[in-house]
Amino acid sequence: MIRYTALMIYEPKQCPIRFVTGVFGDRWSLLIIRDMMFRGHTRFQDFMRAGEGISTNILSDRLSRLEAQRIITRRRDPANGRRVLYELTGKGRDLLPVMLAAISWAEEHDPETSVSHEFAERVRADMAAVRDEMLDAMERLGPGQESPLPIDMITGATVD
Amino acid sequence: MIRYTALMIYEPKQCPIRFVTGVFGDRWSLLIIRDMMFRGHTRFQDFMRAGEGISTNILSDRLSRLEAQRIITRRRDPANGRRVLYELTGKGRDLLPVMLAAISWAEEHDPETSVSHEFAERVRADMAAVRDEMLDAMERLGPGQESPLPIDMITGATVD
DNA sequence: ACGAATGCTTGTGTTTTGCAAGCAAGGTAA
DNA sequence: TTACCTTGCTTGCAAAACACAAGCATTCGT
Repeated sequence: MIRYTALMIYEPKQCPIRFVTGVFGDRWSLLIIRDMMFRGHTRFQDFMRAGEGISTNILSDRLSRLEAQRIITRRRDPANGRRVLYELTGKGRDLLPVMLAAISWAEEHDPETSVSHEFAERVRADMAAVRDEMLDAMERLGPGQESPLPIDMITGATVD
Repeated sequence: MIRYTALMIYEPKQCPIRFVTGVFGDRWSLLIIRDMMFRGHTRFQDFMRAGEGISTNILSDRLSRLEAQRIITRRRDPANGRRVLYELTGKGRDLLPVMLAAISWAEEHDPETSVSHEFAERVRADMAAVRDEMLDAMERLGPGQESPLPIDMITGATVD
């Protein structure tokens, strides 16, 4: 029996669900991906200020893990050498359908959800269209930009 | 600022992604749901024998949390009073699209995945059809039955 | 009545995480 | 140049979560 350990990065011939729990089977990784995908976050301080209280050592560790898994990339900001830019890779952007399915589920079952019913219905009616629209917009805008969709209606984002 | 704590069950007016991390923002919850959804597991010992080494106290805790969140139900087996049957609720079954999206992503990005390319392509071409087919089959068969689809091709299940 | 099966709890030690402090390097301004 | 600020990250320590082994209550088969 292969022992399953925390945030295990890789196992051969593995179950897909075990694979995804290796990526975001913790409290923080999915929230970081959300911040990059929907809020356009690219910097360490962006994640720190996202309002959920992650500590610096854990954030640093999660960013390293996500980079090792090639879900995000890390590079110096050419315009400001003390800054580091974190950006989603294609593998990271490919998580969008998972996010959309999760958003739809939350809208159905969280009575206090911040997701608009209209958006959730659109996801359920034609997820592929919503996905393509968001991916196109991401590519046009480049990193560091908020999603063009009404993000507060999706994530209830209130960065404080 | 609302502090985000482990497996927090509920927050008002919350982000959908934070909502789902409250459900399976840990190592085990999603694997338990997988076992119920695809492998037909209904009993404590099923999960123990699933081959990933969860310990009894943690399994007990996770089953309690999932029950509190109304994702699973818990009842005595009428045919054998020392057994307890755990079953997915509608809310739990509604996680199937999230699972299918995750399976598709894993098939794309895990070189050692156990997911068949054909199944993943079908999910990507028409997820709603695959979802409906699986939900129909679950309803016909009732709990305690493996998914009618070739589960080993999906999950790489090898219960030892 | 007896022993085994089943779900679950209770210790005990290890691992992970939260929190505060501090650090190195790049920028800014005098 | 010098002092200071910003930024990403590390370190030390306390708290929480977890793994593991053992034990317990209930139920069933015999």
